[in-house]
Amino acid sequence: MALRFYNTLSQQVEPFEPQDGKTVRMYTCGPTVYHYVHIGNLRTFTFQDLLRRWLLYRGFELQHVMNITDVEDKIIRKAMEEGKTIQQYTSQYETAFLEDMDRLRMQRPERLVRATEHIPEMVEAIEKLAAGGYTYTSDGSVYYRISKFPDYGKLSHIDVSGQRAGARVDVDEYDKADARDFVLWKGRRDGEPYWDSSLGAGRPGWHIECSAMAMKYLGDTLDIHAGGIDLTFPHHENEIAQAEAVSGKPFARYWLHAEHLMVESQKMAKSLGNFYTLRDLLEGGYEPEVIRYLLASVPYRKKLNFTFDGLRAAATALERLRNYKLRLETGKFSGDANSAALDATQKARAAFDEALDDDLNTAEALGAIFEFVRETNTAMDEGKFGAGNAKPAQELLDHFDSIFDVLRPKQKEGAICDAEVEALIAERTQAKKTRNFARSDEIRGLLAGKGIVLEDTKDGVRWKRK
RNA sequence: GGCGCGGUAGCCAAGUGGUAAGGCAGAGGUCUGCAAAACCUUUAUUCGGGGGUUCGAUUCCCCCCCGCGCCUCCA
Repeated sequence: MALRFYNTLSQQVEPFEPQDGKTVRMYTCGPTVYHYVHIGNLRTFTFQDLLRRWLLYRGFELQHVMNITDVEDKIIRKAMEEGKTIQQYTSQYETAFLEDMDRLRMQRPERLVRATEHIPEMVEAIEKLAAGGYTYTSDGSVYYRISKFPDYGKLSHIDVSGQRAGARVDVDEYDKADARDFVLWKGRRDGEPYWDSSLGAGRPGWHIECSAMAMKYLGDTLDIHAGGIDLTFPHHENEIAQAEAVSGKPFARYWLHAEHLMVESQKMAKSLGNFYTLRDLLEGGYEPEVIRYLLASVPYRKKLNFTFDGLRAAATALERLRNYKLRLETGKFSGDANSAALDATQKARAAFDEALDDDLNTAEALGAIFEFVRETNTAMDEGKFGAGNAKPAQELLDHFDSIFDVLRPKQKEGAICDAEVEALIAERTQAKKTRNFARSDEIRGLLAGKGIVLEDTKDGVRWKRK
């Protein structure tokens, strides 16, 4: 079956095809840069990265835009507390975010766009909404009048008619005519950053940035809009209300939402002391690739229960795959391709692709890979894996890694170089020939101290960095 | 209360109207100077509970129990 995704809009799995059949226009909600992103954020971004890669593998061209929210209540408050401008305050976290992306091997979207660099676009969108009668002004702020947009609620499947005006406390501290309404433009307040505009001095509301930037770079109708599940309402619902009121066209064809990550079965929260950033985990000695593997291994629509046991299990599982890769690269295989091993490889490849086509079922895709690894390992043990089997196997592994991107660990700084390792291995081999096991073990220990693991195999010594 | 997601072996987790992938952990074994790596066997007569439909349900329907999320700015 062809590529398909679960669409929040229809609440069904639907075949996917970009509107022009060729280029996927995708917008994903990026971070609000008021702190380091946490592993829950990274789970969502990992999903977006897998999505990117799979779309590219499937032959589509990709125009992927990710926003960076760099003006927002919390940012303003924090920046003011620290006596910084919001740019000074956010730039450190934006840089940190990009570093985190790199460490987790996330590809950069075609465009990363900052909210503060698109104020005119947002003002223009709000003006259009105003012209259409979708807005009202109260106390210097501009609001979206939800009652003007009959489709409101179609994404989150929430019936807003039951929510009465004024039923809830106005946490925004701005006056609204209806509790359901949301702010498009916040009037200037003392001490806060603001922009002068035809709407008056002020700053944009959160939701308008995504609608305005998405439409600017991707057109009125996106193919895919993705983000965390908690953004479904109200953020994405509001984006739809804004964009569709402006353009009169559907805003996005497919809405994909990643489920949350839990920590030890609990919601991650600073108050629970289970709030982790990537930095926290790296300081704990966990490899970024292991973290990526763990985040990628649970299908995106399922809650991911993050535990340190799980992280250790991921490390072991990943090591198994890397051992296999090493065996494939260093093993001496001879003879023609064994047909059973070839079948196993082809079968795994088909199963892997089919699993990812099926709404990015990464768990099933991994299952196919591990099965392939076991079957071909057995074949190697039994001498039923010929030289002709190595290439297809290698290609499958490369294919896997072009999506998961976890097999090649980053070389550590100051590590012993290959030549030195090889020289010591040669000496050890000599020592073994003369049955000088004391020296042989000494060299093994020496290398182990430098993070090098030796394995004696029938084809010679195999070594790896750990 | 409304909307949504989920409850599958010790843990993580896939899955289908026809009788349970895969990973981790555990136990035993093969191999081995040692150490690894790898492989084999073993670990769910059963898929939260109870009804129903069916020749047959973990998979469809109904009810119940439990966990979690959203319901105004949290990925």
